[in-house]
Amino acid sequence: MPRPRSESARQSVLAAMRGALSADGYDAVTIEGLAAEAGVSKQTIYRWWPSKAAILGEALLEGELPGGDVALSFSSDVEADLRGWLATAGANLARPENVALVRALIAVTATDPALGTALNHRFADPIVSWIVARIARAQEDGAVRADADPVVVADQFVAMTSYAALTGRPLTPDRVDALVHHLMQGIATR
Amino acid sequence: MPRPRSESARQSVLAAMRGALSADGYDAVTIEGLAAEAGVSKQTIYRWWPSKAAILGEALLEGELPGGDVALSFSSDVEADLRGWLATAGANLARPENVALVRALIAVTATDPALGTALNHRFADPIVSWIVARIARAQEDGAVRADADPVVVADQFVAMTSYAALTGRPLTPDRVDALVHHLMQGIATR
Amino acid sequence: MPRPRSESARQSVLAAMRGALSADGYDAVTIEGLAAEAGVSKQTIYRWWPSKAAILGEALLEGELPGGDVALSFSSDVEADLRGWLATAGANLARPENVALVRALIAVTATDPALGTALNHRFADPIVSWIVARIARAQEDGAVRADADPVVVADQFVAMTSYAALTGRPLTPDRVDALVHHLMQGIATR
Amino acid sequence: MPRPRSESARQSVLAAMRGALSADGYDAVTIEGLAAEAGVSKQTIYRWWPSKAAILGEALLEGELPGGDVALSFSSDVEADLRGWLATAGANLARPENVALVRALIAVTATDPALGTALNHRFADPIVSWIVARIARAQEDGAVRADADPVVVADQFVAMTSYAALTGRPLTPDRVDALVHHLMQGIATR
DNA sequence: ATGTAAACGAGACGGTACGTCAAGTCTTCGC
DNA sequence: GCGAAGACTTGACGTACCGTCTCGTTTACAT
Repeated sequence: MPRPRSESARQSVLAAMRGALSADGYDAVTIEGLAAEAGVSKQTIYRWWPSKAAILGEALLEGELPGGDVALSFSSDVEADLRGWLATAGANLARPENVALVRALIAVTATDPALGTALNHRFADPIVSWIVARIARAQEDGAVRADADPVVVADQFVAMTSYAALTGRPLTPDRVDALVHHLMQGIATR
Repeated sequence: MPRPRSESARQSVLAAMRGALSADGYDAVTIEGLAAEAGVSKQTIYRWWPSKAAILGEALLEGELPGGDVALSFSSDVEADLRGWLATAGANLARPENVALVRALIAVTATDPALGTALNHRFADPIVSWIVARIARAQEDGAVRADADPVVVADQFVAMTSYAALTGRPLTPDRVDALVHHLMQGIATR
Repeated sequence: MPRPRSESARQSVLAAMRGALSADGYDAVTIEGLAAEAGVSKQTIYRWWPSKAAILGEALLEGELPGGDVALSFSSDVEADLRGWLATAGANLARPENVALVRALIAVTATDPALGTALNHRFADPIVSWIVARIARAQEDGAVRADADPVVVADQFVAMTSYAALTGRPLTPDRVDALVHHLMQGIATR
Repeated sequence: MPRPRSESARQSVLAAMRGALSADGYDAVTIEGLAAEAGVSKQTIYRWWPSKAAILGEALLEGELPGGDVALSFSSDVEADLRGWLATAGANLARPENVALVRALIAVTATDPALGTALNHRFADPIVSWIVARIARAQEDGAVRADADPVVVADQFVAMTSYAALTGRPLTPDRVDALVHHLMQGIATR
């Protein structure tokens, strides 16, 4: 019968976290700053989240993850499709808001492995699914060898994306072409 | 005529950093703790290093980087050599002291991109060199296609290694086999 | 037909205050603790009392005040009667439950003069009345000079009692004897 | 060999305490407020004082205690001298700054008996000494009976003063006259 | 051998943020 | 409409480190 949790307070905090993240970076985010920015008291934050990382986690899960919005349709050319995906992901990751998000994600992972792993799954799983599905289709079409393991290939894509984000080295069209070409060559029929 | 910088103080601090790193993780390291542990005054630390990250940097540069000691000789089988390298690197990264080091490296990178990038180069460059050299030799031997770009392949190896370290997913022999096989298939002659 | 104020809630709160007082001291008493201890909600307390001091006040007014239960009968010897009263009061004040009560009383007085003064009157008035009556009787008997002001003497008794309670210095039989003897000498006939 | 404690910081804190005391009362004094008012960091306060009460103690010990400045010279009339002292003490205690000080003193005593007792001694001892000395002189002069105990009388003065301060009832000339007259009558020769 | 100037330990200082506690107010629901 | 439960804002608590600033003391080198 008590008063129910305030949804608006919750949203304000998550929004403040997203804002602070791109403004200052994860390390510089402060619970007190969040509270002030969100117009919420510190106590309300501590009542619902055990740590800064937990807020980040919820903010990421709630929001749109960069790369997660892979709604690209399948064309008849696997390599072109994957090239398209990697180029899009690379462009997304280069956008400032997302740079901050991914850096934060990496920072928590290096700091709180358990939460980090969970978030990384949330980030990587849809990507892997899409790539695996695309390659499976290519196997049906006969463009990719039947004995290739789609998951191994998908992992490479995710690893490349993550490493590019970490080091900040941009995925230029040239690199995208070379990478995808190399990875596909390993599984193409003939 | 002034008194010269104390090398022993410097070494104590770097050792304290390495110790604290594996004991508590980078985030939990404090300058005061370092000073106490090293038996050195805070001021001495601030006199010589501008930040915690800088100490980490020097500690990493001074110490043995895991994976950097790849002095494997070339056999006649490229794929076996690369499999050997990746297996060794994976085993190294799984050792506790090194987990802490790599996590710290990732944490600084996500926090201080400039320093992080420099350190990442120190970490990645020898690996890339070795892999590029091995593949170049394989091209001479005719085992790898002449038009393949060794750097692209080397990048994949580094990215995979880094991503495995970040997520903590171990590089099991099975995965190593599958990965190397796939990556080599893309460049093997016919 | 509103629900009437719950007398049992009221009693629980006052009892909790008395309990907490002797257990932890006035300063350490908290409204939340009181509410929890009394099995009552905070709001219920705030609905009926404006402050912690007010609850203390009601608890004191409701309960037995130490020293207030002076129902000693008059003997033929004024000095012996007063000695008896002061000894009893001193003994009462030394009992642990009462130490807490008196300390609390003094603390509110120093903090909330208005309430404190009211409570002090509740505490002092019966004492003053009794002493004044006893001395008046002695004046009728001719044991005390007619021109002495009984109120001035009564004030001394109360002041001594209060000061002893404040400083915690016990009223030993020796001190009681000396004090009463001195005070009576000032008003005894010749 | 470190930097020595800053005397100016110490003084600022004590001054801030004295100021806040008369402005708001002891209970309302806040360590943070003190720090802000004194232009000192909270940590500096916590480094040197374990509690608010300890600061009050030092502030009281350092400053002039009301009533402690009894430098009245002895005339040939004991009663007049004591009347003079009590009147002066009463007037002092009625001054606003001192009301706050004494209330604070009483509040700590009721809260932290050990410290309170120590402070009360600092407050009462010089008074007792002076009164005892004056009465001893009167005994030499033959104005006070040789078998009277000066300490018992001095205690009465202190108790009266303290009780008057606690209850806030002013020591008017009338009351002073009556009290001193009564107390002296008990020990005057004849 | 003696001056001297920087390095060093120690740690005080003004700060910022932490995570906790209680105060007093507000909101919901059951009786 | 009273009362429980408890979410909310507010503001102080005491702690941990930050980076800066004196302090004396030590020590290598240049006279």
